[in-house]
Amino acid sequence: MSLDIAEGFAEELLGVETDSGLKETLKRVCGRLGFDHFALTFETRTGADTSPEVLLHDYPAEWAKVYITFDLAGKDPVRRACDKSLTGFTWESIDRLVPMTRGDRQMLAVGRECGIGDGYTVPRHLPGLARGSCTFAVRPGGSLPTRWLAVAELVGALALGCAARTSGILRLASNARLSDRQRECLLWTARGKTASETAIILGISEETVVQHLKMARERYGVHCRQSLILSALFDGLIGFGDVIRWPERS
Amino acid sequence: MSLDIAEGFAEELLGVETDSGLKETLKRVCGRLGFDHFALTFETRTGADTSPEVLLHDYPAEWAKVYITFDLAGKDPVRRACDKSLTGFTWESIDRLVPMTRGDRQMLAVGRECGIGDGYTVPRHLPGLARGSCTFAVRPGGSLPTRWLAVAELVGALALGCAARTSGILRLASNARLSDRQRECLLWTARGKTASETAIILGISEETVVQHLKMARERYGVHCRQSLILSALFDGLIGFGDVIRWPERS
DNA sequence: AGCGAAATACCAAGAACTGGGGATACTTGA
DNA sequence: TCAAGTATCCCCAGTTCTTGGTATTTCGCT
Repeated sequence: MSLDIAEGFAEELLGVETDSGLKETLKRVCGRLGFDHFALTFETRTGADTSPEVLLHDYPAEWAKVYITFDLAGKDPVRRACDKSLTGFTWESIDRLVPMTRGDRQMLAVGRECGIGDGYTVPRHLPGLARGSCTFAVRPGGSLPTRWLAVAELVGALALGCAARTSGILRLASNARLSDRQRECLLWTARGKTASETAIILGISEETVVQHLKMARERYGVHCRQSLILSALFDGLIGFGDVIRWPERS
Repeated sequence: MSLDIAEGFAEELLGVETDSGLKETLKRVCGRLGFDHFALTFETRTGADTSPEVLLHDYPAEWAKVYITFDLAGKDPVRRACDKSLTGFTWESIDRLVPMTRGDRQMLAVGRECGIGDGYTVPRHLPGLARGSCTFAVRPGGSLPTRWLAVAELVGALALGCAARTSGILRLASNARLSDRQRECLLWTARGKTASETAIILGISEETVVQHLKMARERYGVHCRQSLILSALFDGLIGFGDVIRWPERS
């Protein structure tokens, strides 16, 4: 197995900061590696609304239409399997990751009728909120280029990283919406401290801490701490690394 | 740039199902690619309860000791940067991902004194807030083999996937830690509902909701709602998409 | 110099949460 | 069959939060 073929792609994707060309690059990978189609997605919700926020693909229009109109995202075994692996997997090996139901098999069969045969999907999770995937697929009857799955793995990883950068889905921490002091109070609150404990830590009075949290809640339009913290986490104002692994008050 | 050198590693790691040899493989990668050290970690839990971490490394004992005794994990800019990228990054480019403080630079300086110079870290997130990373580092004064960072990216990805498989870490992301009812109460609490509101939604008494949340806090060993919610989020018991942007009580 | 935003501090009432107790009924696995 | 766990309900004392105010100082900006 030679990885030479990934040379250009890797170099291109590792540094790229705009999404112009990402689609073309993925298209070229398909051709060079012996795949027929690709699809790159990000979705930020796990609940009912499953519409992806980022979506690049060159699937047959029919399949895309069927997938959307019948809301197959909620039934897609590939999507379920993404939660159970950190690396790419072929669709025919999905049942080693998640149990396959009859409906799952039927869905893949419909896909074949629409021009999508087997595929190799690289899953990727974002901190806490979202997941993405990059898939390379072949036509029905075609076989996956097993010699180059490692290349697909690498290209998929870099493409997802590139898409994450350009889409801003991993927002940089910005204090835009809260003042420093508010953010500080919020941070210690998120670490499980009470207002009085936070006051001691920051060397200010408890009432001031309460006031800062009050203002912060007002800015986000929420009424309780839990929503405030989740909003700030979502906005990247506080990071997961800032709040996990903190000893609680004893 | 040739990726040939990754040939054996990729083949080895893509299929491996046991963790025997993973450490040796990573060691060999270091030698072949021109790195001096590696470290592969998974962080799986938040809060007071100390759950197993996966940790494979060949760092100098002194650095490991310093890192642990001074609890540098909480201050490590590399860890913070992992939240802001889906692909690997060199330590010297961290400030493009997260702002670097004087303390951060000082920490890296201490690392250099303990035998760790520059490094390339591949971050990886698990469903929920758990995360892992695979780092390849060079001695102080040494320079990263930039020609082979793509190989490091691939090997890091495969090694993390391998470690995830063998450690069973992805199986943990389930409802294992909380009962269904507890999780349900927690979910509505995370959406900003009070106990009495949650009681109405679920059709049970407020005291029962309080009790469920009490038991949930007990399991996680935390004393307040915010920590409970973050813990559940970290474990993937509730997803960000499930709780964010949910209409609050009016 | 004046303005607005931020940070600081305080008060008070009521709602909500936390940490102790109990209790009953049902399911599940040893 | 018994023990453990789950789900449901209840009580209570004390603490913490939330919400509504007011007010002073500092700082940057125009």
